Formats: sequence, structure tokens, C-alpha cells
Amino acid sequence: MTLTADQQQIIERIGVFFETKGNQPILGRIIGLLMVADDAEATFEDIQKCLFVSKSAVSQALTLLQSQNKVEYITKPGERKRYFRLKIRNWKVDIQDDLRKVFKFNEIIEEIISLRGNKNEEFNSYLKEVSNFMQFMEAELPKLIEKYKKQIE
Amino acid sequence: MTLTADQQQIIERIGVFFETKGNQPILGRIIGLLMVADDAEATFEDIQKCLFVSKSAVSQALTLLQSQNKVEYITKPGERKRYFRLKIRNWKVDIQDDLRKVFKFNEIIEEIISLRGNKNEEFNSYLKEVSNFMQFMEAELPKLIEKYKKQIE
DNA sequence: TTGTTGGTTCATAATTTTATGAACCAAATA
DNA sequence: TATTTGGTTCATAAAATTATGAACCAACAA
Repeated sequence: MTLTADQQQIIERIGVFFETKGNQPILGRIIGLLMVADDAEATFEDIQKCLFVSKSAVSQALTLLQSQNKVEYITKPGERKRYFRLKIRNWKVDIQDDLRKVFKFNEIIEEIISLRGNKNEEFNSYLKEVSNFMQFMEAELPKLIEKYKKQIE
Repeated sequence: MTLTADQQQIIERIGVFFETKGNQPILGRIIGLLMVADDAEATFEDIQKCLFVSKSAVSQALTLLQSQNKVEYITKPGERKRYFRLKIRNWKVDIQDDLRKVFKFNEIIEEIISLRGNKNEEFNSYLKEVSNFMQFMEAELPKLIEKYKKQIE
């Protein structure tokens, strides 16, 4: 498999995106490769050669991505090689998870509120306001997704 | 300033939360301290002593947090010390930014779509579907925030 | 004018994260 | 049976991140 300069570049950008989300560089690049590859799949060897990394790095990264349900592989008749692909069915779920993660902080905020004294009531009410906003958003999110589902029907 | 065991514990949890969002450990802990502190503020010395870190670490972390608009300081008459606080007015904005960041990936997806060949149309249409979902969510988000604002009036 | 307080700066030490290479293994092939 | 293919495993090297300490500075106090 050979990549164009455009493809190489966008793989790096995808890599950076996933890296800033807290993943190690190679994971994002593999996801990137699987996204830009013409047939949306790549063998172990493809990954190693396209990304210029060691066998062990590829092996470990793939193990991780599979454990995270981000990647799976298929096989082809008469071949021993694995063809790795993105487990794309999970994406919308991933997006929702990312959104929920933002509101996850509300759990901590609620704990803080219950712990705080009354030395700074202004801050306390700010906290409550933020908490309220998060609660609202968290509750509305599923409704929004329902709305989307109806819209595409 | 002395912290209870409860306060110490929650500071660590806040620290971990911010750390997994890609920040260095000390930043999250400082934010945590400013959240649980009774008067919602702390001096340079307070921070150093409560978090058991060096002067330089505190100085560098505070510079960063201030540059990120997360922290500010006030002074008190007759005192040279700075009292650091969370710039709490920015929080709802921060939350919105975090949400937008999730959809930011759509820019990359759109680029990928325009770059992809037609070797795997199934994958192509999956990509379009995900992109569509993100576009929808991104467009609805401001409406949701409007709805919230009206609701609290 | 000397010392103290409240910091800042920067080179580098300590730690953590990430990638490597060598050894290994099972299945298929020669 | 020996060799090749397609990987895995693990100790550690390399790189990146984070924290430290020493030197410094300005403002104020003695």
C-alpha cells in the first residue's frame, strides 16, 4: 500500500487530534491510516510500512485498539494475514461518550457543593449554577439524539 | 490553610479528571484546591504547602492557568500577597468549548471524505453518516443553550 | 543598607510515556 | 524436518513531560 502526500498529511492531523485527546501517537495514526486507506483496511505489514514503526509497536497498538473496540480484523479466504478495519458501527456511540465525559465532571461538582462551607456564598451559587447547566445538558442530550434519529428516517 | 482528608481526596480526583483531559497533574490540583477551599481562594504559599510542590512549580503552573484564563488573582489592601481564584465566569464557555471540540473532528472527516476514492462505498457512506450526525449536533447545540437560558429566566 | 517577602526564570533531575529489538511461538510451506 | 510468514511478549532504550533547586529580582521593612 502506498500513500499520497495528501493522505500522509491527513493521517498526521488525525494523529494529533487523537493525541490531544490523551492517546499515544501511534494509535491516532493507525486510525488515520484506516480512515484514508482506499479500501478502508490495512494489514499488519501495511501499517508498519506506512507509519515507519516497529513490529512490536504495531502489535501493541492493535491489541489496545481492539480492546477499546475501535478496531477489528477480518480475514480473507486462503490468506493468513489479518485485515484490520475501524469498527465503524461504534462511532456515534463514541461521540455520545465523549459528550457525556464533559458532563461527568458534574458528579465531582456536586460532591464539592456538599462539602463546601458557607464562607463564600457567591462561589457556592456559581457552582450550583454550573452544576445546573450540566444537569440540563446531560438530560437534553438523549432527546437531541432522538430528534436526529427521527429526522433521518 | 489546612485541608481536611475529604478535601485532600477530592482535590486528587479533580486532579485526575483534568489530567486525563490532557493537562499536567499540578494544574488540576490547583484548580481542585481553589474549588474546595472554604473561601475559594489561595495564596501562592497556600498552594505550595497544600500540594507539597516547589515554588517554581507553583509559579509556572499559575502563569499557565492565568494565560488560559482559568485563574486570576486579587489583592487585598495592605498586603503584598496575591489571592488566586478561579475565573469562574468562564466556566459555561469552557463547557461549550469542550463540546465543540468533540465536533471539531468533523472538519477532518469532511476532508477525508473529499479525499477518498470509491473502492469502499460502504465505508464512504458510513463516514458521511457520522459527519451528518456531527453537523446536526453542532447546529443544535447553540439552540439548546438558548433553551437553557430561557428556562432559568 | 541589609534583610525579608513574594515571587520568576532557567538549566537539569526525576519521572512517565512511547517505541524498539531480540527472543519467541504457532501455523503454513517447502 | 527446516524455513518462512505473521504475528506476540517483554526488558529496556529513547523521548517527552513534569518538577526541582539555585540564582535572581523588585518591593518593602528594619
